[in-house]
Amino acid sequence: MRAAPRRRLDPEVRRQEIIDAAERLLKRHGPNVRVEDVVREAAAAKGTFYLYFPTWDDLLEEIRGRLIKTFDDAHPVQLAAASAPDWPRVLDELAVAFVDTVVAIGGLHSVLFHTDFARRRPIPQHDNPPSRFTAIVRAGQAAGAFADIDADSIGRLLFAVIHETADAVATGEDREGILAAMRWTMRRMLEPEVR
Amino acid sequence: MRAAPRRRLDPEVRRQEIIDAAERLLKRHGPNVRVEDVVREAAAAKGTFYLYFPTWDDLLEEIRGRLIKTFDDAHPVQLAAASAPDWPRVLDELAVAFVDTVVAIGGLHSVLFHTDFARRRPIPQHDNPPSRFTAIVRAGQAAGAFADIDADSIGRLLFAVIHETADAVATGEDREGILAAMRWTMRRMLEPEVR
Amino acid sequence: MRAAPRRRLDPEVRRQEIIDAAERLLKRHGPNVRVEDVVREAAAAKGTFYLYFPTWDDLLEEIRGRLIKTFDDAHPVQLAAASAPDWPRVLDELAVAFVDTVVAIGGLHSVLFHTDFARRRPIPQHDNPPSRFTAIVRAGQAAGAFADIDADSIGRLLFAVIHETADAVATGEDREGILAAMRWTMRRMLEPEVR
Amino acid sequence: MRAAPRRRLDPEVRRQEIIDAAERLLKRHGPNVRVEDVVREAAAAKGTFYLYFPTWDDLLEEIRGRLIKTFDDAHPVQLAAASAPDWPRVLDELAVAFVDTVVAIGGLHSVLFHTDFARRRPIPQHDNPPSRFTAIVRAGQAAGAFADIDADSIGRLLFAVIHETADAVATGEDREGILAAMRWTMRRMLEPEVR
DNA sequence: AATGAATGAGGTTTCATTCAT
DNA sequence: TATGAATGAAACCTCATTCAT
Repeated sequence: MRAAPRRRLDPEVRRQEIIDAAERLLKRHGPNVRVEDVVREAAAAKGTFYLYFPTWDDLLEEIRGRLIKTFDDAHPVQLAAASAPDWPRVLDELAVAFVDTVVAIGGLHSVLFHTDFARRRPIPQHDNPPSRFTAIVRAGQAAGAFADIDADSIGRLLFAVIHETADAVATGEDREGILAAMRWTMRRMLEPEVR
Repeated sequence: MRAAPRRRLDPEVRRQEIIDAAERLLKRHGPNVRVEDVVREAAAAKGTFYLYFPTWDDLLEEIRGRLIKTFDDAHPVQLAAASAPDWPRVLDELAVAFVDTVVAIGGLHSVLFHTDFARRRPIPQHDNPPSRFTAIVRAGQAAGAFADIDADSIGRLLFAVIHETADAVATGEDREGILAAMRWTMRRMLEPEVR
Repeated sequence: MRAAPRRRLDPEVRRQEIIDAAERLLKRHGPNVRVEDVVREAAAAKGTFYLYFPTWDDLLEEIRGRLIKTFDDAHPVQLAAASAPDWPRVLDELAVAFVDTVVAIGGLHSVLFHTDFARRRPIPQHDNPPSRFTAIVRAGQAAGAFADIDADSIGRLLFAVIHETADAVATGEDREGILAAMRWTMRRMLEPEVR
Repeated sequence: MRAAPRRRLDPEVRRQEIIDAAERLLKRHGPNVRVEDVVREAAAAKGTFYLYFPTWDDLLEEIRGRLIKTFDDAHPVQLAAASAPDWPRVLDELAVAFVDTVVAIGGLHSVLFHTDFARRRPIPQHDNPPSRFTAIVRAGQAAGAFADIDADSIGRLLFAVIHETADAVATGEDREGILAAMRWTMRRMLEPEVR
C-alpha cells in the first residue's frame, strides 16, 4: 500500500511553489511560521522541503535575495544616465519605494531583518540594500549634488533612517508625519555646504 | 559527579549573581544562551533561577532595565539647567556615550534589541532610549538651538542613526569614520534654518 | 547506547501500539506511569507520542473511550427488544460484566476513575457508564418491572453500588460475598411496590 | 544579620495552626493546594511544616483522622442504648449528617477521597467511615430491624450509596431529589423480609 | 524550634531535521 | 523526485523536600 509520489513537478516549479507558499505565510504571520506550515501551504511533504533547501535559513536567504532583486528590477537606479539626473529626487523616490515595499511585505520584514536570521546570515555586500543608496550618494556627490562626506558611512546611516521610517510606517505610525521627517533628514544630511 | 554544597545567600546577592552570570554569558555569546547555561555559570540549580525569575524573558527585561538605568545615571540629562546648555554638545556627548555602551555590552545588545524578545517585551515608553534623545531635541528646540520639526519623528530617526552607528562600531567598523558621519548627520538634521 | 533503527509504521498501527503499550503499563502499575514509560514500552521516541496525542490526558481519554466502546459492544443493551426482556436479569448481567471488566483492567481503573484525570476530563454524558444503567432502569420502569422512582437519581446510586462492588472485587475482597450483596441491593432498590 | 526565629509557639499550638490553615485552604481550593500555600496561610516557614509532618500525605492523614473524629463526636452512635432505638431512623440521621459534612468540607472531600492520596494511604479499618454504618447495620440486624444479609458487604454498599449522594449534593445536584433516592435505597436494601 | 533559600528530579511540549519507504 | 512518520535534543517550568543558618 505504498503512497505514490503525489505530484511530480518540474523541480523549478516545485521550488517556486514552496517559496511562494513561504512568502505568503511569512507576510501574514511573520516569525512563528514553521517548516510544517510552509509545506502544508505548498501541498508538499516535509521531506520535499529539504530536497530543495538544506535548511530553513537557506529558504529565507533565497526569499531575501529574490525580494531584493525584485525591488531592484522595479526601481532601477540609472547611475550612468545620459542626462544629468535630479539626484535628490532619485534618492527620494527610491526611499519611498523602499518604505512601501517594507509595508507591503508585512511580517516577512521582521523575519528577514529583526530576528536571529539576520545575524546568522548577513546580506552579501553586493546586493545589500544600503549599497544601493550608497551608490546614489556617490553618484550625486560626483555630480556635485550632495555634500562630500564618506559615502559608505553616510550611506549606511541614510539607510538606517529609511529603514526606521519603514518600520514606523509598518507599525502604523502616521505615514505622512514620519515620511516628512525622513525627507527632511535625507535632504539635510546630504545637501552640499553651499548656502 | 559530586553535588556541590548548598550555598545559602541573601536573596539580593543570589539574584545579583544570577543577573551577573547572565550578563557575562550574554555579552560573550549573545543569543543561544539558555537558563541551563546561566545557572551553571552562577553555580546555582535550575529551580533557583525560577525562584527569582518567572520566565527567561523576565530576566532579560530586568537586565535591560538595569542597563538603561545605569546608562541614565551615568549620563544624566539636565533638561532644566540653570545656565543655558550647549544643546548640540549635550546631544553629541549622549550619543557617543550610547555608542560606547552598546560596544561595551557586546552580544547582549543583539539579544536585547535584535531578537524576538524585543518584540515580545517592548520597552515601556518612559525609559525608552529614544525618548531620552527626543527630550533633548525638544529642549533644544525650545531654546532655539534646533530646527523646528516634529520632535517625535525626528527623535526616532535620530535614535536610529545613533543606534546604527553603534551597531557599526560594535561590528568592527572604523569607529572614527562612522562617528564622524553620525555627528555630521545629527548636526545637519537638527540645525535651525537660519544660516 | 545504540539508537534503535527507525520503525516506520502505518499511523493507525503506531497509534495502536502506543495505546496498547500504555494500557499494558497502566494495568500493571496504575498511576505513576508517564509518557516516558509508555514510549519506552512502545519502542518509540518521545516526540512520536506527541505526534499522536497532544497531551497525556488525551491518551487517557482515548483509552477510556475505547474501553467503554469495547464494553458496550460486548454487552449491547437491547432496549427495544421484540420480546419483553427480563429486566432484572438484564441488569444483573450487565452489572456483573461491569465488575469483571473493572477487575480485568487492573490499575487502569483507578487511573481513569480515581485520579485527577477524572475531574479534569469528565466523561461526556452520552457514553457515561451510569447512563447505560439508567437507561435500563427507565426501560424496566416502563415495562412495570421496576419501581417508579426518579430514574436519574436511582440510576446514579445503582451505578455507585456496582462500582463499589467492582472496587471491592478488584482489591481482593471475597467476590461471591460482595456480589451477593450487590444483587440483593439491586433487586431491593428496584423491585416494584407490589408484593 | 540573622533572622531570629519568628514566632516561637507551643508545638501543639503551631501544629494546630498548620492543620487549620491547610483545612481552610483545602476546603476552598481542593487539590492544587501546595505546601507553599499552607505555610503562607499559617504564617510559618516551609521548614517548619516538615518539623511537624514528615510528608504532605501525613498532614492529609491527620486531617482525615480529625475529621472522622469530629464527625463521630458530633454524631455518636449509641449501639448499646438502654431503650431500643429506631434503627432505620438512626441510620437515616447519620447518613444525612454525613452528606451535610461532605458538603461542608468542600474541596477537602475530593482531596481526601478522590485523589491518589486515598490509595496511597487507605483508611485504617477502625475509624473507617463505612465501619460506622456497618456497626449500625449489625445492631439493627440484632434487633431484628434490618434484613439479615452479610453486614460487611451490605455496609460497604450502603456507604457507597451515601457517599455518592454526598458527591451529588456537593456538585450541585438537586438535594431533595437525590436524598429521596438515597433514603429509598437505604430503606429497601435493609428492610427485613417480612411481607 | 524555626527559617526560607536551595535543590533537582520529574514532567510536558516543540520543531528542525532525518530517513525508511 | 517524493513522502511523511519518526526522531530526540532542548526548552520551559513545578514543587515536595532538604539543609545551612
